[in-house]
Amino acid sequence: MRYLRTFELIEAVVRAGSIRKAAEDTNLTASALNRRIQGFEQEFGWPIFERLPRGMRLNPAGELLMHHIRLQRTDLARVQSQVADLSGERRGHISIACSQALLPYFLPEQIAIYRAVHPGVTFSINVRDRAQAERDLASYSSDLALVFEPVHLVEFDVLYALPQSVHAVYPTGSALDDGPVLRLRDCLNHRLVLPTAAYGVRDLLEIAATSIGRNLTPTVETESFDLIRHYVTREDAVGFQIPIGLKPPEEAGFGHRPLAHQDVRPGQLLLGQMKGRALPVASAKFGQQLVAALAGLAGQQSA
Amino acid sequence: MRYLRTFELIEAVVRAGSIRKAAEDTNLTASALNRRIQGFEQEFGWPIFERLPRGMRLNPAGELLMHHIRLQRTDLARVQSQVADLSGERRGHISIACSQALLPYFLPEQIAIYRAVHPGVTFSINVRDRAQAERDLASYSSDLALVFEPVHLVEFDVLYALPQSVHAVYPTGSALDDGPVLRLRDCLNHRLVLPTAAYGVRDLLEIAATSIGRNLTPTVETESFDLIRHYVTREDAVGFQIPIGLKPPEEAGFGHRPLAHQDVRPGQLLLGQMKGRALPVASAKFGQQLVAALAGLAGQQSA
DNA sequence: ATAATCGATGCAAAATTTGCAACGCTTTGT
DNA sequence: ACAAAGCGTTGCAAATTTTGCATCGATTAT
Repeated sequence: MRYLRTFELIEAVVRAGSIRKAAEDTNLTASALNRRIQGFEQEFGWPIFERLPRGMRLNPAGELLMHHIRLQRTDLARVQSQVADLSGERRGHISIACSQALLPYFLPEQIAIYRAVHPGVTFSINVRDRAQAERDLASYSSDLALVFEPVHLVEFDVLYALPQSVHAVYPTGSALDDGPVLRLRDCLNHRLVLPTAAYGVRDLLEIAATSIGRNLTPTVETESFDLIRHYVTREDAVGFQIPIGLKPPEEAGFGHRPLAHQDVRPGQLLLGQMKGRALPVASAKFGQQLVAALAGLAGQQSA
Repeated sequence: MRYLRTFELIEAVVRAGSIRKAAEDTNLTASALNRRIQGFEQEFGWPIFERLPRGMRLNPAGELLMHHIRLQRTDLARVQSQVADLSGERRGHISIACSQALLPYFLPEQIAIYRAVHPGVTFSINVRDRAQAERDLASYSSDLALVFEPVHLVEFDVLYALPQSVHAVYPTGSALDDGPVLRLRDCLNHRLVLPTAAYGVRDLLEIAATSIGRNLTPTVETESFDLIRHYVTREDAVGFQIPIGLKPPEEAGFGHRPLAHQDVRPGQLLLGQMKGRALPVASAKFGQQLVAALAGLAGQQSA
């Protein structure tokens, strides 16, 4: 888009941090780029960059403008996607920010289902912790977010909320598999493999532990839910996950069951989008599919 | 804004209906304008105009694009207004779509109050019936709408709702001034001066009349609330208004009082904006002021 | 039939954008 | 203390893009 060139150049300067570096990235001369920035600032009415000895940084006005630029870009993409839709060609690109738990089973299946009907659509799957996922939405770099226990929820439009109990994960045949329900205090007598504080599961566990006067002292702390799953079978430890990322115990190769709700309150897996934003056709339809799929899971859980 | 030129030209063609007429309006040659349109369509990926023998008309893709253009324009204005705000200069322009009843007292007072603090801000007051006011919001040609009993309420974000009883308006000393409450059936025995069907007051009266098995047969039907007020004193007729557009009877030069609520249900005067839209700073602040003022009126009514 | 109006196009003139070289300034490294 | 390197900025000529003019082909109105 030729008329968006100035915006592209501004973004390049923001990314590069200086006109000269941005000039290389954009195959322009520093002087030409400089004059476009100056020209824009004059038209806009205010400077949008601070001139520092080491380069350029956005000033507050520039930050506001960047929001506008991002909105304008994604809204144009939305229009083009809608136009493509009414021309009969369902094309487009869907970007999702999601928690790790969705990666092994849920999202691959959903994407396959969608692409079977609309092969022209491509996907970006960005693995983000819950705070990052919300930032992704706000900066328009993801269309949808599927996260467990989001933090802020400002500028977050909830499309669907699925309750998820925290499950303990342990080796097959562990003593934790016995008894009518699994209590948190029993888990705490084992070696603990926990996700870091950025994750909702850890949050729920910390709250639960504090309320029974215990501390969480993990043997292994990791950002990888995959590592948690695999480690527990090596050293007879106990890890924690949400069930959407787990096969049934009989297929999984290790045991898992929900923690008693009176000990650890179930969290919510939320599907959401940027508040007030009109999504491109493809993303909106995929969002609807996800809502239906999550509602299906909710039905299974209660049954 | 230089980079918005293409959009301006597209809008000019839409308005003029042909490239040649639009070329005159924009001080360009038909050929230059033609090529800019063609160039844009090529970049955009699809034609946005239908070429008719008599000129150009937007096709569906073009309609979608026009929405984007309008959004983009008003969002840029919002950013500039916010930037002006953080530079200390409170400037800007506020456009309001409103019912006639707000014109005589309420809006002039509110505007005067606002401009006493922010003299740099200018206003557009567009008198619209309730359907038109909502269209104004949707097309971004008004920032705020203040309307009695809006029709659709899709894409309408309610900022405040003030209940307003329908008042009957009659000459001083009329028999309607007697009795503890004013019943609709008493009014219907007089000559009626009614607003047209486009207005909420008429709507409420029609519903009320039907439910007591009567018909409304107006002597005078008009779009002007001003005419209603003045006519009733000439021919001992009865008109209907909402109180926000009326002075107290002792100052007004004619009588008025609310109709009994069991006869005519009170309507709502709604202050609203386009759903999901971020308003320019000036409009947002004025909106807040209106909310406070309306809340003050609500306090008086209940007192 | 004829005139009028529409959008489209080839080509040269006008306007804008770009690249090159150089300047003044601050920070960094020796 | 000094040189080197990095930064944004500016004058001027070359390159690119945009515009105006004349004209074509097609359709509608008189």
